[in-house]
Amino acid sequence: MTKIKSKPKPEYFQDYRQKIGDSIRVFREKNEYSQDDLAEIMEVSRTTISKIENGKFAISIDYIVKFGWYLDFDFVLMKKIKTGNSK
Amino acid sequence: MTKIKSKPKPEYFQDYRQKIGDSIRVFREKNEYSQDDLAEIMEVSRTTISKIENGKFAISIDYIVKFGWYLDFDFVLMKKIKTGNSK
DNA sequence: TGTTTATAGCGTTGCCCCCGCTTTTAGTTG
DNA sequence: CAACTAAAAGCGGGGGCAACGCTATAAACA
Repeated sequence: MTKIKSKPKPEYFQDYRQKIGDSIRVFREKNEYSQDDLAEIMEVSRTTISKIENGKFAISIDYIVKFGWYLDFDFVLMKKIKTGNSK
Repeated sequence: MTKIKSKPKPEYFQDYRQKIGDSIRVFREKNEYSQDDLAEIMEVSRTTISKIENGKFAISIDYIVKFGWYLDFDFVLMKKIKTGNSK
């Protein structure tokens, strides 16, 4: 009964990068910051913010934490919800 | 009335690295994998898993997602809950 | 003892830096 | 509707340094 896990495809990682980027963009806009504003406040590069919001590379946890600090969000690891079939 | 944000201290990042590491360790043990088992399944270095669980460096989002894929958890960003004081 | 985990040292890879340029979006004017 | 303008955002490249792999050793625990 052991579940065999296949290997995640590159798109899977890309989708997640994009999902994180989209979330950060939403939090940024809620705070009414331009990328430029936020870059100055956080003391990071504006182009980096742009690239992160567009999922151009795999951001490190320290960066996510830093965004969370200035944009007021947190993160959690949570058990995946089972999708649909119960058999 | 604009809230001034100070800058996060190094310990703040360290705490989060440790928090992620602890969570990953819990999920790994729930699945009854040794670090060695998991390393083989995920095709990553066992020493890296050890370092991550002990918060030794800033893991990238791709790694978190990869752990989530094999250990069945999701990575979610959420608005911070206000802590106590309402003044 | 065997099994699991921690950690040091060193090499490679890629995140994130800065710089500069282009493109998009939005507001204004005629 | 254009046409201009400025702010915001996208994007490529070169470079520094930290993430991560590998090997080896040692500690911790049954």
